Amino acid sequence: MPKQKIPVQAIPRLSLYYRVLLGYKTSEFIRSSELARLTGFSAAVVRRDLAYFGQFGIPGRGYNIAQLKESILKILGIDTEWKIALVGVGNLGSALISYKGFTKHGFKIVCGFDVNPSKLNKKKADVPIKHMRDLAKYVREKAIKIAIIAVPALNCQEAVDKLVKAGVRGILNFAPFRPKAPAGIEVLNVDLSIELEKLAYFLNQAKQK
Amino acid sequence: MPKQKIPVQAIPRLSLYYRVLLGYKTSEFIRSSELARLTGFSAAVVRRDLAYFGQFGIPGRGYNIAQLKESILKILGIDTEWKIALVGVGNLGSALISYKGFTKHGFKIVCGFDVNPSKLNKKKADVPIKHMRDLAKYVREKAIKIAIIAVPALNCQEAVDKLVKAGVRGILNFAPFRPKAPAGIEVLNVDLSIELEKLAYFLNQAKQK
DNA sequence: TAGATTGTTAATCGATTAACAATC
DNA sequence: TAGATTGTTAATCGATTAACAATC
Repeated sequence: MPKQKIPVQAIPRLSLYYRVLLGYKTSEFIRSSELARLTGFSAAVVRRDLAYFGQFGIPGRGYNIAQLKESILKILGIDTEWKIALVGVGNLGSALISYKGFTKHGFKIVCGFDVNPSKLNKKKADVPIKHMRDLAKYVREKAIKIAIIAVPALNCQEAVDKLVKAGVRGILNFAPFRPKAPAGIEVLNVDLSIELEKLAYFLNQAKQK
Repeated sequence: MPKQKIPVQAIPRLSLYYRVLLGYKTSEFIRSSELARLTGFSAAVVRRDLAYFGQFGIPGRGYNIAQLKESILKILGIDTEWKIALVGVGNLGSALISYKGFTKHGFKIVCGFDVNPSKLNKKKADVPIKHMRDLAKYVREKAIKIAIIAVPALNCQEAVDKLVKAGVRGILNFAPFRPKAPAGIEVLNVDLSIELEKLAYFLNQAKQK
């Protein structure tokens, strides 16, 4: 198997194909051109992306919807539920705990961590909130591999260090700070100020024309 | 001026350079290698990015920090305050209203919009909440150009349509849906489930080795 | 001037696109 | 079989990297 290298951009596209497929209950097959139309990518990209992972299609027909759904589910690794630890139960953290969208995609925030005494030992949307000092034990015991960080920039690196030490391998970071992490740990940064600055740049350019 | 094309990836990098520069009060000059070290990019990328916009550096010395800060500020268009309309004042929307980080970067949510009667005509963190039917008038009057969408997927396209009609040109969309928008309107999607699915894929791959 | 670092050019790398042979 | 669409190859496009002449 000469397994070629898969461009990282293909992965979120797979997620979007999957989302489209979820909307199909009835019809048997879907063509790459249809998936392309509904996601905004080109049909060639769709076929290329799927071909990285196997031969899912039937020439002349398209892709069996149920089968493709199942395949993408497995490729993305969302065929089982992922337990998530949330670090930082402030405004954003609280909103994320209550967010229903995660559950639908097989992700479950099982515990929040904070240091603010007013938040501790309560439950938010049925999720327990514990002190940061209990993080290592809890995360290790429950074998949690994914975490979300929603703390201020200053506390971000510390949170990453603790999580990694406790066995977390993937981190979704909302703090406006780029933490360092050892090789083999995936950190995805969602940086709201930077997104807004992209918009500002774009509008600024448009204005100058 | 043969103004070459600027890769979009350069823009968020500029934001990060700017963030690093904010940390410098004292020293006069900073080298590309230093900016590179602190942001994790290569020195060549740093120089390339800056060179797209002008000759900011002095060979043998580096970049004047105060000057470079000022220049990036203008390039990104964050030298003035941007007013932002927020559509959807649920959990996430409320968290965004209270988020201090935006103000620090020159962005200000000036009004929230919702249809839920229990939220209307109140203030959250000093921001008024109005009914969606008042959006067009308000946005047009205040000449708001940027909006944040934090509504369910089903209401996303409608929100985009209304915003664009009212004169909004840049949209940060948190709904798990890719809305269509006319050319010339910039829509940035922050899709939390997709980010988590990227992590799931990554961990799934790592496991298989 | 000697030393250092920028700005830019050419080479490399990687992803997307276009085209079409293979296949149902 | 004829028609349709996949999977894959080659060509194109775009961004990054490496190297170095220009310049303070």
